[in-house]
Amino acid sequence: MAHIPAAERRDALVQAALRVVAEGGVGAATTRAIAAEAGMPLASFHYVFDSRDDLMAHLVTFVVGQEEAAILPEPIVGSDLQEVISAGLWRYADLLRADPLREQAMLELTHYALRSADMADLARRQYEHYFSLAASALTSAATHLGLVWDRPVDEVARILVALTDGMTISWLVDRDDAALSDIISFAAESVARFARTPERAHRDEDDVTRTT
Amino acid sequence: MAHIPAAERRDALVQAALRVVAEGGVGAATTRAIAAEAGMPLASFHYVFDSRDDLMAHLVTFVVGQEEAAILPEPIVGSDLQEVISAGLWRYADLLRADPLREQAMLELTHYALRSADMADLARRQYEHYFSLAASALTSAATHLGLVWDRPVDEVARILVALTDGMTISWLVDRDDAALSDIISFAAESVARFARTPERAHRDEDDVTRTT
DNA sequence: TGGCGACTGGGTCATTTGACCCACTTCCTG
DNA sequence: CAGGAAGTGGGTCAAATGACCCAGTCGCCA
Repeated sequence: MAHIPAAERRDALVQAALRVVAEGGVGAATTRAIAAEAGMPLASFHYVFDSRDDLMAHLVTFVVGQEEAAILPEPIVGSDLQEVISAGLWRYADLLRADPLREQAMLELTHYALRSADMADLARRQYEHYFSLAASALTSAATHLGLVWDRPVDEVARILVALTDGMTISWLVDRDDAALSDIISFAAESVARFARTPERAHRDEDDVTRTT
Repeated sequence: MAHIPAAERRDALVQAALRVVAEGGVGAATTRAIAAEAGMPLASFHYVFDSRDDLMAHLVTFVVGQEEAAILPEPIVGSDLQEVISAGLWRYADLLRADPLREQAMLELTHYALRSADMADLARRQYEHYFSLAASALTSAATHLGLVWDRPVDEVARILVALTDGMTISWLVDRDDAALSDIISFAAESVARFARTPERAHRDEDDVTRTT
């Protein structure tokens, strides 16, 4: 392990930390375990990071970027908004099923960040990031299909993120693929109801309760 | 601290543990911290519990019961299903806002349980509990209003739980009450759509796409 | 190409932590 | 009311952990 630039070690350590957290949870992410996972001596850790918390803060920042990279390149498929949303959620679901521990680690890191005053802001930014990601996806989907959103797109985005978190936890707990499918169907159908064609916008606003 | 029956100490320690987890997260729940919170010597801890994990397992079981006690006595209010669901979710939301750290602790405990092979089953049971809780609430609400569920009530219950988890995380991160309100409205409206009056069941199934 | 600063890695150190021991006290039962 | 079981609490121990040191090595730039 001869003379690797500090910047590279930073990255290597952060990625090793993510693997360790995924494998054994935040509690298992000791400085030694992380350094060992990265295959470098403990001293390199403290040469590059001030402390364990310093590394954890960088880790949270890192995973946000990862999430973005994995979700964003989302080609719009399907001619129906419900289909488009469903496809997007399935893309995430596949990611979740391919590497459950990684997504679990993500959630745990959010909780971890919320605990310390410094990092709480980091968690907030993490979710603002998710919201804006969802918002831009929803906007482009609607635009693509010539639709407009009934409610502010930020509001819809937030709901979509909440649905995603909920289905993630649910699936992590019991790994029930059928239930996952149900939730995705529900989410796609329910969220799609918030979009209309501009011409007849707000016409049949609430047709279920219409009694005339 | 003179001669208290072991059973009482068990309860006291479990409750102290919950306070410690709520305050500082699972990582802060050391045997010493818990014993100190309960105001008893460390030895009492090991007299009553085999190990820290033993206590944690009991803690998870305990919080499930707590959740049930807090949510179940839910009088049905409102003449509209959407209203009833909304009221139920607001009851939970008020609980969340009254003691955010407690709900955060709950989520963290779920993640913690999922990490160990023994406790993973405990987490599963915890969620099955939530599901059946939601299912019975949904069933009695529908019965009360003379409605029937379009989809299996277990499926709807699961979706409701996922929505609850999602909105919990979302609110814990940014404490945005307006957003919480939005999500509850969405959830109530969307979930209520799954119920119909038995007579005209399935009639206006998908009126949004109806073009005639 | 020589030197200096960046980087390495084997160790150390004080704390914290889970586990547990054992002599002592208290309460209940027979 | 005597005796033993149940309960108490001060103390100990080994292991793990975060932090860090420093002598030595490496590579880049003047």
